Amino acid sequence: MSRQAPTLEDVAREAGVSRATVSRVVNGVRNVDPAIQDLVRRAIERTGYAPNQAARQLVTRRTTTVALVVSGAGDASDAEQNAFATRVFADPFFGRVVGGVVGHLRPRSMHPVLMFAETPEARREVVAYLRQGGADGALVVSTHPEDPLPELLADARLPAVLFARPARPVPLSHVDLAHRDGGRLAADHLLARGCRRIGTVTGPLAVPASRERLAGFRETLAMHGHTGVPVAEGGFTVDSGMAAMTELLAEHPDLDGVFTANDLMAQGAVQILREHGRRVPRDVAVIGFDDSSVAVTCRPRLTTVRQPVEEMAATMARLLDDHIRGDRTEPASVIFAPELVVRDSA
Amino acid sequence: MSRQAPTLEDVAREAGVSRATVSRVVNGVRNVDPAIQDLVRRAIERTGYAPNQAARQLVTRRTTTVALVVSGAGDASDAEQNAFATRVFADPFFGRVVGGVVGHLRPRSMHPVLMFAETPEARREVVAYLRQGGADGALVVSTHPEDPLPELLADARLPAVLFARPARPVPLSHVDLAHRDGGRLAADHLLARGCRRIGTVTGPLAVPASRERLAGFRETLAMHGHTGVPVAEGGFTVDSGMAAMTELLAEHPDLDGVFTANDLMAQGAVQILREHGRRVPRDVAVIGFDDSSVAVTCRPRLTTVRQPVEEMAATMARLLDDHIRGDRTEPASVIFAPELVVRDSA
DNA sequence: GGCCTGCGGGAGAGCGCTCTACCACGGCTG
DNA sequence: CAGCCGTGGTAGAGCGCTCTCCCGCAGGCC
Repeated sequence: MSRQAPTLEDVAREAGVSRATVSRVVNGVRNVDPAIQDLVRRAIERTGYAPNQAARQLVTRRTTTVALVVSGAGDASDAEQNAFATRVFADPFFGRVVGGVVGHLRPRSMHPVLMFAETPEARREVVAYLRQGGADGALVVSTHPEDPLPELLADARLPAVLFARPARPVPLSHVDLAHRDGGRLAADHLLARGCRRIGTVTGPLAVPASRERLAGFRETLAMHGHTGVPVAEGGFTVDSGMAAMTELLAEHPDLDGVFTANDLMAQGAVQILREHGRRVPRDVAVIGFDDSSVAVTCRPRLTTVRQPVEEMAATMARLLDDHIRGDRTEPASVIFAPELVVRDSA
Repeated sequence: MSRQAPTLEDVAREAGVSRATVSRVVNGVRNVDPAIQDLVRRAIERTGYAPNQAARQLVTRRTTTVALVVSGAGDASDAEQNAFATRVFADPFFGRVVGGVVGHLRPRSMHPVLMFAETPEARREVVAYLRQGGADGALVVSTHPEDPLPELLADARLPAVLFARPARPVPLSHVDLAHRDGGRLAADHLLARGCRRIGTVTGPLAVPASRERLAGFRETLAMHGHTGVPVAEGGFTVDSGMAAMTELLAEHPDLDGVFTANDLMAQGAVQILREHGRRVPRDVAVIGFDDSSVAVTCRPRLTTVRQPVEEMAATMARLLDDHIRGDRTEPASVIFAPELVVRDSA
């Protein structure tokens, strides 16, 4: 920066008032004579004044940012860490999270700082960053159920909110979906369509959400006399969906309905089914989960169980806000309802 | 925060030295007696000291963050702005940008704060944020050639680096790809494969990159006697790729090779070709652009022109670093070479 | 022995803001 | 008319750090 930036002091001198008065009109606090307000505003205009965030933060002990951290449980090298970021955002799910978070933050002039915590080192850094006051709190999206970050955050008594209930209980607020209901919705739809030989591709079974979706799905099928449902475990990626579908098809070639635990795997499953000469949905009905962007761009467009990710993310941001401001001291848990979206694949 | 966080002062008292000495060992500056260093480090350990970023920023006039802004040229409402974020990240391209940027920033303990500038209001906010010292500079990825943000940034003399050359020249550094060479690569490959009736789906022709890819493509075909190449304009999305391919196919049903200006559109094109009974690559060869994650997950896997997005993004971050530190004062322009990646679609 | 040099450490002045006193003043009440 | 507010402004003390001076001291040189 060449010319020194103007300070409150400069504006005050220019307007012929005190520093405190300028501060008041900038922050819109207490009564200030409208005429003087105008005077000050004009002086700000003339000087091109921009309040110094660091100085403000120093005294208010509040930043204008929250950390948005995507964390795993790994022990990856730096190179892998780098790939982690790329991989994470290859799933449209995270884009929706970002959208929802920004939707809440922007109107409040707050901003997310993006952090990835796939290594122990990176996790320490996240905690350090928050402790140093780099951000007021953390929004955490774990990609792994054994992620140690939530506990670290809780131990350090840092404001944090999680996306999805952690595998081990942690005294932090979180938002989540009624996954079990989602599984039920999928089963109901497949049954209503007349499917009789139904299988499922689950997410990683270490993830609570995967288990719940499966449980709800099985439960409903069982109520209609379907037991021993074929199951293959996937990893929430297109590739893993293909592998799981291949496996399923090998053992149960007569399948006429499949529920996959997310849309990416549904996409993979459809591809495999096609390669094996099955028409979707005519021969085999496929139902996904999430209602992500791929659900509408792939062919056939996916029938899927919608997860209102944007709203969930926005709620996460709101909860964090509450914690930061001290409006909420006890951990809260907000559960959203899934919704069936019928398109072409089932 | 319940207990007051320990300050430099506290550590100094605990270690029996002065504030300055503690500051020196924390920042690893100047010579400090190893014995005293140890003393101080132990005191830090005991007190659980974490340096206050705001205070440091106030005096050093440097933050540990840069803004990573995705900007458009629109005049969208807030709701649309929200969707903008979601939409942007639906393209795997941005995930790669984030990955590359973080790859450079993380080892330097810096972090990107994510900003979206799709409205005039949002653009003003980005500029204000930087002027207030919220971040040291900006990495800008425009989704639109007429994006006014770069000029705003340049006018305010804020450090900024762009991804891709702007439509109108702006005195800012940028990274870019030799798009024309990319177009040539695609044409060469299609010709070598024996394609004779070749068409192309371009990106938005207002975007310089789209025009250059087209130019390189046409140029090479012309050199081999192919003129009057069928062209349909797309918008870099799957849907637009479908629409463009439909159009192309209607007028030129005998096409045996297609170059699409990104992988998303290639995916759409393949879908349409299939629906019209064409086998890919047997009947029609399709070649994409970017080498994004969809290139390997869709079927057939895409032959594509690789854009080293991660490296480009990392370089962008490095350039910004240079500008911020004052190591570089003149705008630089770093151009990367595209590379052909042959898979199954052509 | 006097002087210079270099090293290691301390003192203290800010950085630019917020916010809690505190004060001046005019109009009302008793 | 003394006293009491409410209103609208000022003064100034920090917030926690960095960094420039400055000083004491040991060692080398003449």
